[in-house]
Amino acid sequence: MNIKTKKILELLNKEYPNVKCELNYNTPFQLLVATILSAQTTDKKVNEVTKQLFIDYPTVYNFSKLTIPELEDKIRKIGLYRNKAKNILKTVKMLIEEYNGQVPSKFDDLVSLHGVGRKTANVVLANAFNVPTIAVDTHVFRVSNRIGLANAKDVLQTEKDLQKNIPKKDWIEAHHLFIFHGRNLCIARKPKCEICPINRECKYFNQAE
DNA sequence: AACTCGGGGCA
DNA sequence: TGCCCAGAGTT
Repeated sequence: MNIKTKKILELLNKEYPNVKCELNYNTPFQLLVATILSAQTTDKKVNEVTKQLFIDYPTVYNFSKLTIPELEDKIRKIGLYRNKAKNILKTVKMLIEEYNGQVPSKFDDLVSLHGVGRKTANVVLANAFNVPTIAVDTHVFRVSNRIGLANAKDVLQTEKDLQKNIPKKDWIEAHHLFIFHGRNLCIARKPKCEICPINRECKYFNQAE
């Protein structure tokens, strides 16, 4: 790890201490469902929906008793609810029929599930199974490419750049640091560069000067 | 690569 | 009112 990368992670860690996944879950299955639900919405809204949902339907077998319209009704207010309800119940069926009711801990198995792409699979691997990954969502993509830790136009290449530039033991933490930073300061439209703790290290800030 | 899904929070 | 949000599937 070069000195710049180390400095960036240190400063972000100081700015956002004890970062972790903010989705509401108690089991790998609940994390999987919450992460599928989190596409194109906020974790806050997902938590509002899952709070009661995971009390009434805590396990994959409880979910298997839900009909699509019933689940749609319970997650309606987060948006994109038709696709999400359909995908979640398809995935529930697959988990029971092909994975003995367990959430698989291999990337290839996870992405074969309905509604699960690279980002969701990596979030589950990192947070439920403690497997080192960097889940590249819109925040991680924007932040890491602005800083200069990645130099890519697509998610997959950004993932590779970050894996090359950041030591494996820091992957999960780096993911959460970039998420927090992307929501708080390094926002999409008008990033607050003037009060950013890593602006001295940032390619985007220094180019804009 | 472009298009679609989408209700709710916020300015 | 209009813009935006921890993406994924389809064409």
